[in-house]
Amino acid sequence: MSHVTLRDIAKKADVSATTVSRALNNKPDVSSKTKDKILRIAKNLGYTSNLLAKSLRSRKSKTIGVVLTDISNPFFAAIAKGIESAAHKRGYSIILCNTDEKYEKEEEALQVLVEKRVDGLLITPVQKEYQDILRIKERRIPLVSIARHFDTIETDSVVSDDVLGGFLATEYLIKKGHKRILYISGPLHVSSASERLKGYKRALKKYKIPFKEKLVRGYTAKMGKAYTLTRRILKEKLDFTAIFTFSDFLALGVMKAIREEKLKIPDDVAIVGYDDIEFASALEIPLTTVHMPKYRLGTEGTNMLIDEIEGRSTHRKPQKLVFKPELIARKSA
Amino acid sequence: MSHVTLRDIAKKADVSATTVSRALNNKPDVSSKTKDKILRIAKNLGYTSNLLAKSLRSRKSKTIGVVLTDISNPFFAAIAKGIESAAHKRGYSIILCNTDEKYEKEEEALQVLVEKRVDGLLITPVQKEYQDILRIKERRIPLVSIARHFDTIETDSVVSDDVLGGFLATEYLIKKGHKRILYISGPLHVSSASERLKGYKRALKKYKIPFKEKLVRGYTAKMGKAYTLTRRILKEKLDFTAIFTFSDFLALGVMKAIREEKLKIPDDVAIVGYDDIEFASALEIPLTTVHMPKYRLGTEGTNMLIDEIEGRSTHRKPQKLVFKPELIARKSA
DNA sequence: CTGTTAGCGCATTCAG
DNA sequence: CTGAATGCGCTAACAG
Repeated sequence: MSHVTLRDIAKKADVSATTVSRALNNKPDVSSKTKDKILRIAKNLGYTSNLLAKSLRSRKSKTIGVVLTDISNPFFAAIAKGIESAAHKRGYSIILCNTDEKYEKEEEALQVLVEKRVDGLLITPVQKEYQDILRIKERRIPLVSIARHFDTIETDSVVSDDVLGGFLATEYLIKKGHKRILYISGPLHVSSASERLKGYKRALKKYKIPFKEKLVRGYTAKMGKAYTLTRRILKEKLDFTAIFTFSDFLALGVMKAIREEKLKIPDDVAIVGYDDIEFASALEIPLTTVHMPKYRLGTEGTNMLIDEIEGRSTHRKPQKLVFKPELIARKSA
Repeated sequence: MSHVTLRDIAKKADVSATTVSRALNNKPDVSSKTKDKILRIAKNLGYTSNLLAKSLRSRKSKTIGVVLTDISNPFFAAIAKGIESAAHKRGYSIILCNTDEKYEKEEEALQVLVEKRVDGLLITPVQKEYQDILRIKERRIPLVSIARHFDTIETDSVVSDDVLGGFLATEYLIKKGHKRILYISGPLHVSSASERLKGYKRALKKYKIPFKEKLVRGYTAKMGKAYTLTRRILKEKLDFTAIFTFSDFLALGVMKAIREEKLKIPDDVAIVGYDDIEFASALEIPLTTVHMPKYRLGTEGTNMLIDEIEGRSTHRKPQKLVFKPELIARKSA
């Protein structure tokens, strides 16, 4: 017999399964004598409650689904850590899924998570489409969008003000005397990327620098792609003196390409990243960047979600939490 | 009514729940006519199968528990990505837990995972104690240890040859002319750390360099601690010309401290890391390191585990997979 | 080809 | 204070 059940204990203790259940769950209406007896026997038998059965019965799985685009990216890894920690503190486990920035994978992940009856969902949506999200909403499964948000549909969300962040980064470079600033963007269907671009444009406008289409490139989230792209751009002799990258992760690839061309940072090319990942400060040339409270994005998102799940929040409207980003000036610009 | 059940479909289709179950699971013995009808109704109603019920019935949760020490560490993040990918391919979800290198957390995580009836476990054990692992073995729950292994108890494992890796790193430095090599170690109860130390000693011995106790320091897995430790060591005027670090992650902290003292890498101090994390090659001074097939550690470990779960492997003895590490020579040494 | 019965392990009625 | 009955949603065994 692999797993001990309430019945097994009940038999040994010569009581009903109901009583065992009560004793094990610290419910009232059990004499301390029988309770002690039951607890002792449960321990001897090595009883472990079956949460599948419990969940089926209670309609609560104490599990939340976490859908991220890439855990090996330190930005998401930090968020994941915050999520795990907050979830654990409140007694929840997390099922983690990677989407690789692909909508079909997101769709599939959500499907399985619903089948596994997670109590709620935390997601950095791919945003190429969002019907899968709508389906979740229809089912009234609590969902919190992290680090990204939708314009067209309403969901709870925990984000940072990316327009402001893009503005701060660009303004910083402008104040350092740069006028031709290259923006290596993330994919534009991702809200954080498009909003940082908006902030970039806004800063240019404020300082009366004309916006140039050709100074926006990339549309990727991958470090390797940022590297090859930068190499190509450097060959093109594109005219710029500074680069603002969508993320520190991309900045790493960009810096590598620049170094290979023997250009000096920040003298030949100034660089401002985004996210303030742990390594940003450990680099040979510490990276000037926009700080994102990654860990807190994770913890706050999780708490918002669990409040929703447990009905503490009876908000009719979607909850929104928006952090204010800050520029961290270091050596790269 | 929140969730549609087999019964709901059965009523609408005017058949029994069993027939619906058969139709939905592509079992034989259903006329294609009723099957079509059932499928159509299921779709209309937006049916989503309840995996909790299915799991309770089948005693298979199609979920594996993953216990890592720190997902925000890029080494583990890469492993996690490999695990998620392989698990997904074979139809499993992963519940992720962080232990923060604390035994109590590991114990707690395993407890919950057993309660949630995961089909198997993937773990980078803390190794301060291992009674919790023994308990899992007693219950005959498949378990694969990743990147670390036990000497005293038998478990399936997927690791890299850390003695060899430590040897290669040290030998490389010796061949570069270094004789006073500092080893910034991980916690010694962790097999990878103690084995790399063993490799370090073995290399010294081979080249007839006396081992000096005071040249082994650290015993930490945290970048911040490696940084402060290195600062202290530099003040001590300890006599060394090269550093071998337990991980690239630690090396980042070490390099930061060295840079602050205006020492040149590799001229003043040569550095060899371990793991070959993605950033190692993107650094200003690309890091010489020992390559670990992190992603594959994750995928192979997962496949080994699932083979075990599904009874494909009928091995009586624990399975062991050992990768051969390779030294990647770059600029830091 | 289809339906009935039964039970996975648990906790909530409702009676005593 | 305790127990019997019931059902969460699903499927395997058995009967027709």
